[in-house]
Parts: sequence; C-alpha cells; structure tokens
Amino acid sequence: MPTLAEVAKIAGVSIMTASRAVNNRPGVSERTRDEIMRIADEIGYVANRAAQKLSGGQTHLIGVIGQLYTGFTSELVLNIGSAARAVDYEMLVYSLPAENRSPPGNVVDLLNQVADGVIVILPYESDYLATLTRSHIPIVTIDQTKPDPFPAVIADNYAGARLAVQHLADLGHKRIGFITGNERLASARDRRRAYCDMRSQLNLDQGDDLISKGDFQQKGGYEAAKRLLALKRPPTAIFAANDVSAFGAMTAIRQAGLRVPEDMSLIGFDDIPLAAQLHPALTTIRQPLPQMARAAVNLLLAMIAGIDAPSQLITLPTQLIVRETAIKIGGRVG
Amino acid sequence: MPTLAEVAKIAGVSIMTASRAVNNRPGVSERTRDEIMRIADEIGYVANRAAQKLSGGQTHLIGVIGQLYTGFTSELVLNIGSAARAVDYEMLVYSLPAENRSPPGNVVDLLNQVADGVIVILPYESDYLATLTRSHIPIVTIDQTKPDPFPAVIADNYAGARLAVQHLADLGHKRIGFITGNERLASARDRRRAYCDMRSQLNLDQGDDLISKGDFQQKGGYEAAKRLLALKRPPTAIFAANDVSAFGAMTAIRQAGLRVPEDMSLIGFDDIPLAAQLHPALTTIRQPLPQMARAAVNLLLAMIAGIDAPSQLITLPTQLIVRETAIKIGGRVG
DNA sequence: GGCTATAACGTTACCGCTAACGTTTTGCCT
DNA sequence: AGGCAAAACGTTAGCGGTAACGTTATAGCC
Repeated sequence: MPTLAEVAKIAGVSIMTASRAVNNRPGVSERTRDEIMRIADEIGYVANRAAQKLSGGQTHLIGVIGQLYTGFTSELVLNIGSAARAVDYEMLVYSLPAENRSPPGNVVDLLNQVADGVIVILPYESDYLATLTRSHIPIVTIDQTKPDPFPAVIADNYAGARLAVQHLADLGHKRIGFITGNERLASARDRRRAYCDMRSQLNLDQGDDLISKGDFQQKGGYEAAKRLLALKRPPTAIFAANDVSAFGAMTAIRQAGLRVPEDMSLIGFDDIPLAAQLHPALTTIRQPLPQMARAAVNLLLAMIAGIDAPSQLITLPTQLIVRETAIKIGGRVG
Repeated sequence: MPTLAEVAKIAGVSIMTASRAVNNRPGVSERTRDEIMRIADEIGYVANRAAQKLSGGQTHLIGVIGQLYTGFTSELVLNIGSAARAVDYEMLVYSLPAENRSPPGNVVDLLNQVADGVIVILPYESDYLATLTRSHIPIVTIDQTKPDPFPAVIADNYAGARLAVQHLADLGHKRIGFITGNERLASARDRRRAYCDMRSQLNLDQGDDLISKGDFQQKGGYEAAKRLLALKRPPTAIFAANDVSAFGAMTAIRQAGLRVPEDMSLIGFDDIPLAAQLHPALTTIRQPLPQMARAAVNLLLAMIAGIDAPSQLITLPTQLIVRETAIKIGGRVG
C-alpha cells in the first residue's frame, strides 16, 4: 500500500504538503497540488483511515448500528448508505446480534474509533444511550424519542397510525383489531396510542381483546392474529403495527380458511419493499425512508462539523399507501 | 476515552506490560495481570482498534463486503456475524451500492485498514479480485469460482439444482420451465447447467423457450414467469434459480389467474427465511448458510494467522426442502 | 531597494498501540 | 553463596497520518 510519504517523496515535497494537497486544503500552489494529485492517482494512493482517525483527522466514514435482519431497519440502513455516499461519505455497518445481548456501548466506541460519527437504530429503548452523552461522540438516533441527549429522526408514527385506522373506518369497518409492536420502542407505543385514540374518536368497537400483543416480528404477528381470529366476535379488519407483523397475520388468516381482503381487511405500517410485491399487495403506511436517512446523515454531519446542534427531534410525515388488502366491509375487491 | 497509558499509570506498570496483560500474552505475572485487568475493567478501557491496526497488531475485526438488499446475501452476512462472534471476532459490513458501480478496490482497502481480513460476496464476477492478490490482504470469497487467487466457499449449486429438477420430475412434471439467475455468477450458471443436464437425462421436454431469463431479483422473476406463461404450451412447473425470483414468479402466476401449486408447481433455491413463511410455503433447495459462514470465517482466520493455505475451494452440500409449492402434476395438495 | 504581509512549504510532536530488544528480578541448582 | 536461565517488566522506535507552529519564497508598496 502506497503511503503519503511515498507520494511526497516522488513529488519532491514534504509529507505535510502532500497531505494538504490530497485533502484539498489551502497552503499549496495549484501547480504543486496538481502534480501531487497526479502522482497519488498514479501510484494508487488511498488514505489510511486508521491513521487519519488516530491523528485526530476525519475519515469521511459514518458508522451505523442496527439489526440488519428486520426488513425495515435494513431498508433504512441502505437508504443511509445512499445518503452518505451522496455527500461523499462511506458507511460501515455493525449488525446487532439478536435480542438485548451485550449492551452495545463498546460497539459505539468501536465504530467511533473508525468513523466520524454514528447513527444508531436500536431495536429497543434503553438508557445506555444516555451514558454516551458525555463521551462527546457525534451520535444521531432514529426511532428513539425517550432519551434525547442526541438529535433524533423519527417518522410521525402517531399521525400515520391514525391514517390507517381512519382508512379502515372509511371502508366501513367498525370492529378493528390491532397487533401491537415491540412496546419497548416509542414508535410502537405511538401507533398503539393512535389506534386507541381513533377507536374512541370514531366510535368504533372498543375492548382490550381487540388489542393483540405482537413484537414487530413475523411470528409474533402470526400468533397475535390467531388470537384475534379465535375471538368470539373476531374483528373484520386488522391493523398490524408493522408490515412484517402483517405478513404473519396474513398467514394466520389464510390458515383459518379466510381470504384477504374479502373476509378480512389488513393494513400494515412501514411500506417495506416486500409490501408492494406480495399478493395481494399490502395496504400500508409509508415511512419516508430516504428523507429520514438524509435527515439523519445531515444531522450527523452537522455534529461532526462541530455545529453542536441543540438536540433536536426531526419528525417526518407518513403517508397512506392504498393497495389491495383493505376493502369495504363485506364487499368484493374494487 | 481511557487509553492503555492510563491503565498502565494507575496500575503502576509500563504501557507494554498493560498491553501484554489485556491481550492475554505471556510475560506478565498472574498477580499483575489480574490487577491490570481489574483496572482496565473499572475505568472502562477498550482497545483503540485504529491504533492497534496502525501499529501492526490485530483488531479482531473482520470485514464483509456484500449487497445487503438481496435476501440471500444479507442472510449470509448475518450468519457470518454469528460465526465471527463465536470465535471472539466482531464484524463490520460494507454494503455495496447497486450494480457494478465503482470497482470496490478501495473498499477492500478501506476495510482492510480497519479489519484483519475481508470476506467478499460479490453480486457478479469480475477480475478485480485478482488484482488484490498481490496486496497480500487476507481475503475469502463466497460464491465465486472463476478467479481463485483466494480461498473460496461455495454451495454445491449444481447438485442442488439437479435435486430440484429431479423432485419435479418425480412429481410427474415433464415440462419444466427454468428462470435463470444473474449469469455473471457461477452459481447461476451451475444451476442452469444442472437444469439442462437433468432435462435431457430424464427425457423431459426440451426447448430454449422453457428457459426464461431472470436476474435473481423479484422483478426479473416476475417477468420471466410471465414469458413462460405466455408460451403456446406453458410448463406445468417452474424452477426458479433462487427464492426471490420464485416470489416474483408466484405473483405472475397468480396474476394469470392460476393457483400455486394446483395449476403450477414452483420450486426455488436458497431457502431464505421468507420461503418458509410465505403462503403457500415455498419448496426450495437449501444452501447451508451457517456452515458456509463458519467455513469462510475459519478460512479467513487461518489466513490471518499466516497459514497461507493454498487457495482452496470449499464446496458445501445443498438440500431439498419439500414444502407446499410443488405437487403432483394435475393433482391436489397432499 | 528595503520592508513587510502573505502564500507556500517544512519540522516537530503526537494520536494509541505493538514489535523488538534491553534490563531487572526471580527461582533454582550445585 | 555464587552463578545462571527464565520469567517479568521496561525502553525505544515506528505504524501513517494531522495539528501547530516555524521557516522560506513571493509579492506588493512606498
């Protein structure tokens, strides 16, 4: 691997001049700069980020922590990658292992030793984030509201969930079941709250038995739906706290010999890519992933640049995506 | 962030002794070691990997390069993460952006500046890997056979695809369509070759029109299936080169007003988690992801340890997973 | 032409850690 | 007790880059 020293030697300048040239910093004449760039290019010089980071420089790398195996998170991560590349940053991902395991404090440190900042997407809410406040590492969170030592980006879960219930009610459904998410997350609690609020506001059927506990996972959705279907008076429509749960629910509904949407309307949340591709395509609430990713990256970059923004919460709007799984009660498709 | 120097100072030893202690290397008395470890733990010391790497040490970090958005790859990546953690390594992932973009030579460099070695899962075959041979970076590839400067791990695609065709033939299908994968990958070519071989070996219907071009993506599978269904004599069963294509095909089949499996049997390849959860559950060929991941990690660790293994190719067996999408021709489920 | 401000470039020190080698202590043997 | 090898520990140098400051050229002005 060619080093900056070699570039400098060939160019006949000091290492520092070469550094200034490749980093596009002032203090180098245009002639010299061009020459250095040419040489760097020629011998295939790439900056050593470990060295950059160690000596207090910037690596133009951002780290992301999240659970890759949840459809929504991995989709979000990809969007963050695009957003980062768009502003000439690269992204490195640390995939959290299953449940709770190992409070990832050192994981943030790990990424911070390499990257300029970290975007954290936790599958649950914990106060461990708060402990990182003092470490003065640029951190932005997504989907976390409770501990706000950091700037955070979040979709308007409450408004989105209201949209979902409203849509079902508009279609004539009076008895709507709800599959909760992982309530350790604010997003899950917001969606539930919206469901409850709308239910009373629109004079729909109430009852705790219409709220079935899920966990944002497919299996949880499957089992939650099964419980709803086993009710003495089952609902005519189900609102699942996320798309993945909705997929699980769909399996349960079909196993019970019912059809979606003819016998049971179904609506999800997130609008992951799979939602559109399923058959029937899932009606759902879209989270503005590209915007969320851009917002998070911008926030992080601002922090890296030292604009220690007062920890703000950016809320992005959600949107109803009407597809095929929710229809008029008792009606046929169309 | 506490440094090794601080630990050493508190313990009243030299930095080097502290280094030996925390790295569990000989040359420290047990008493001293325990004391150092205690202190390190107390003040929350974590090794700075950038510094470790820079000074020629090992970071106990492996890098992975792959396309996160393809179901199979991300599943594989997660398995690599587990395998790595099992041997006390951490994993960092670089997600390749869409198609071909930017020959990721510098990406490997990037990861190599941080990690001890890199596992590469390319979405296509290119000779750029060959150029990395001289750089003497520990690299292991998965699903690449063509350029073998490095050790590689691969599933037995040929045998697996034969299994798939055999299964359909056993169910009485004589006219089997095939949706190809991205033929820039050896795995796709192997599966196609197996299909062709079995077709003549078992005296099934031949014909180029039964081979429909896909790309391992959902949309490609959808369109490929559409073409098969539009044939004058459509097949009675479809073998898709991977599960994702099979999902696409399923959508196409249903849009044509046909049922899976009653009117059209379908079999996939990979056995990604979704395959089991779909309705009906997808019959498919399983790639042994955990084993592949372990093999790749072991290979990489061997290279890191300096056991410059002659570039070997480890082939792992595939397995037929019978579920619900392939049944006897003209038959009902069961 | 001499003085000074500025651009251009170089030196030094250091980031946190490890390899290699040097020094001290310890334990053991005769 | 003296001698010596091995264990325990310390010192030095350097990985590849950057910040901070020092030095040399260039230019501008009276």
